[in-house]
Amino acid sequence: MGRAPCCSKVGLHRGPWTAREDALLTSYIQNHGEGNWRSLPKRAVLIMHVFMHIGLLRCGKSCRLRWMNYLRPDIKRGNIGPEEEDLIIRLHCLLGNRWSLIAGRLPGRTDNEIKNYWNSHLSKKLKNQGFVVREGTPRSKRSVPPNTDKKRKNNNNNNNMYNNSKLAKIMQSNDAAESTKIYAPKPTRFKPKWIVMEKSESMTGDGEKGTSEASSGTDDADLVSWSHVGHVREFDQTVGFLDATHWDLASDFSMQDESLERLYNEYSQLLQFEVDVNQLAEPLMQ
DNA sequence: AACAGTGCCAACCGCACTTTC
DNA sequence: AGAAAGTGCGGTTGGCACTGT
Repeated sequence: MGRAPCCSKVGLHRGPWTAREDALLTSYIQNHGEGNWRSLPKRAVLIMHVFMHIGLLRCGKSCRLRWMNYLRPDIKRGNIGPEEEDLIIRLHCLLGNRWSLIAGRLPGRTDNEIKNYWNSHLSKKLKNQGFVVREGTPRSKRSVPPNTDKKRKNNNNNNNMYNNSKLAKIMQSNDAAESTKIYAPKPTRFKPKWIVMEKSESMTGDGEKGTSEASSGTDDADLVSWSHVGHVREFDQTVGFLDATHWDLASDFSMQDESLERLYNEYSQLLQFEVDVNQLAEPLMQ
């Protein structure tokens, strides 16, 4: 299939995200949950335009990335500690550059963060300590496209970046890795609690804040439990954007999905589905 | 103070995989 | 079954901040 055109090709925004865009994306995801990244900007621009006269002119990919790497409320801020560092090294030895898998074993850390930390700190640190860290081949230097199923299917076998016996000692507990097939567990997929929360519960304003207690329900076993309200307040403090006025506006988004859906449909009809997002957003983006 | 070099990290790119129809 | 659409991932880049000269 052909690749979907990205931001630059359809006049969408690129580059650093503004606090306004963050707020839009956060509000939208709080009401709709993750997923449908492609349709998100289009829906968000319509809905937000009605309420706040601003729009989210980002491609779905960009939205997903921003959410996953920055806005997600379970993301742990701050420096990577020694224990985490040690874990990253061990996991990297096992898994290679499979950052998402590594991130899956480090709660609150993103693959991008770990990747950056590895490239900027750990690889140098290990080199300085005498470890031989085999670099991945830069894409531009590959004579053959990195094709094919082998690229990922053989990752477990080929991505062990260490050929140093010293490190092998450290990894002695994982010695079996060579002979034993490693079944890397899939990283726990984040699922915001508000998806399963009742409206009254989610917007009382007294919800528990930032805790990560696991739900006891079978279906919710993998949910990361934290307060939607608490998150918005944290977000408020973080970006300094949602003042009292915006807070009220944000509360508007607590309406049920059906209402939003109806509003979206009505607004789409008004626009006769000929939505020029640039035109919509033009007065809003200065 | 001004400039250059370096490091860090958010964001983008393009490919592969998965899901949907 | 296969094409299209959607999603996830790893590699890479660009810009900002910091440091040194």
